[in-house]
Amino acid sequence: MNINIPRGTQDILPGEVEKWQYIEQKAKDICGRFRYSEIRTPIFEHTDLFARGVGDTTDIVQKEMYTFQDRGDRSLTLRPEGTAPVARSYVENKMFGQVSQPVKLFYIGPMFRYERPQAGRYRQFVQFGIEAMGSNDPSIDAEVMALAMTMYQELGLKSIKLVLNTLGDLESRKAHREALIAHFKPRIEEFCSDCQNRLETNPLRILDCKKDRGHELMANAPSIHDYLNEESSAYFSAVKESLDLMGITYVVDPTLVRGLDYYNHTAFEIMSDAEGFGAITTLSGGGRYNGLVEDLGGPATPGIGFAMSLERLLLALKAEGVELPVTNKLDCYLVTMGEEAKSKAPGILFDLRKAGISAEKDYLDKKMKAQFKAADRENAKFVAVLGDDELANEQINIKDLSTGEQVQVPLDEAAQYMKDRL
RNA sequence: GCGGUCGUGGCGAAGUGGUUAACGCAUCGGAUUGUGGUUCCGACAUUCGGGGGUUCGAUUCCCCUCGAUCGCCCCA
Repeated sequence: MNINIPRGTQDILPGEVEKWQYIEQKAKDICGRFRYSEIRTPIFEHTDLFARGVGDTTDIVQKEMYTFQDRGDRSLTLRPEGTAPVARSYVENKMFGQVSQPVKLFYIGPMFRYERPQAGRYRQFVQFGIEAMGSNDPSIDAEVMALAMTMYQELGLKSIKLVLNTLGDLESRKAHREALIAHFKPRIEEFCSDCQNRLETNPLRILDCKKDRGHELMANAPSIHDYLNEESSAYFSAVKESLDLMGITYVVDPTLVRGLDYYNHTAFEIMSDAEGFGAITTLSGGGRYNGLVEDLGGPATPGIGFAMSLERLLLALKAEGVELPVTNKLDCYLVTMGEEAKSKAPGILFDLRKAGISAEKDYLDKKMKAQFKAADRENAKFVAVLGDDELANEQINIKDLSTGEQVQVPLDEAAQYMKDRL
């Protein structure tokens, strides 16, 4: 019997969870400003959705999916990414018929991939992502990247860079693909076994191979930029222009390839430069997927989006030493002395809480001194002391822990006294 | 799927083939019996991830296993 936490998953405990809440709130705030609305799709989908949407030849589908049969003998899969489900929902809910296009959506939630965990990689991880569907305007590509960069910048990250590329449209990709195959095929035996497989499945990825990076054929390999048709080229230029207008800096990397089949035209990643960051430097990735909605049975609909890992975001914040402004303030710790005061504590505490004050007391029958220590440890602004003397006069002592000042106020005015001074 | 490193109290962390397993933090109690953050004193691992082996004797050596962690592949 194994009842331990499964490999590659984590508990997020108090002390850490506040950071998550802060980040999630920031994401929602930014999405509000950029006019993206939240969508919540199921954690699992039919396996076919990912096989078709993400692509049969991708690593995700070939070896990383959490797939299971349910009692009705359906093959289901815990979602490995968010775009295919959103596209599915777009089709199923006929969002293509909505008055306001493009449809701009965001999501935050857990994704699942069966991989060996390492720094910045988990089997269950949380992605925040957006999708804009129904527009083929280059400015929305730029908007998506701008939103992602805004997220990092407003959280305080400095060492990040936007890496941009275009994969071209179908025609350009096809021409480039043929050129790549022609380029590598004669000497493919000199490459690693992965690359030999990639030659037929996805020759683009050979360019990305770290093992064969030094091979002489790499240096003069055909670049997508030489095979872009006029339309693709113009589109890429327009995207860059939009970014320039927004003052967003980027570097173009012709070898940047996305791992999923559905991408075309714009592809980008945001990476961390921070010292002490792990081997994985990609914070987020995204791109345009003009064929996806149609592949899933909807009308031809252009789309673009990105997703970021919150785990990697947290890692980057840590690597850069950024402290998020998270607080968990305790307004008042109620200290009691004696049995009678102790017996009155629940009512007084509840009254404080109803009055809008965060209040806590001892539940372990601690001595007064230990109660004060607890108040200190929890960083209480005030300590309210209730003993026999106060009880006799319907009073309570309010002590400000930072100044040491203490005043006695009528019991029924205690809440207001503290509220006025918080 | 493959490779490196590691696994000692709530946490961090020494340690050695030999019988009392350092120390620090945290916690609890006391000095200070109605007032905290400092200081001082005291308490806190029949046990060194689990199983097996070598040995008179293993936390220390060997094997297996589980787990963590980092890296490869690939990605978020």
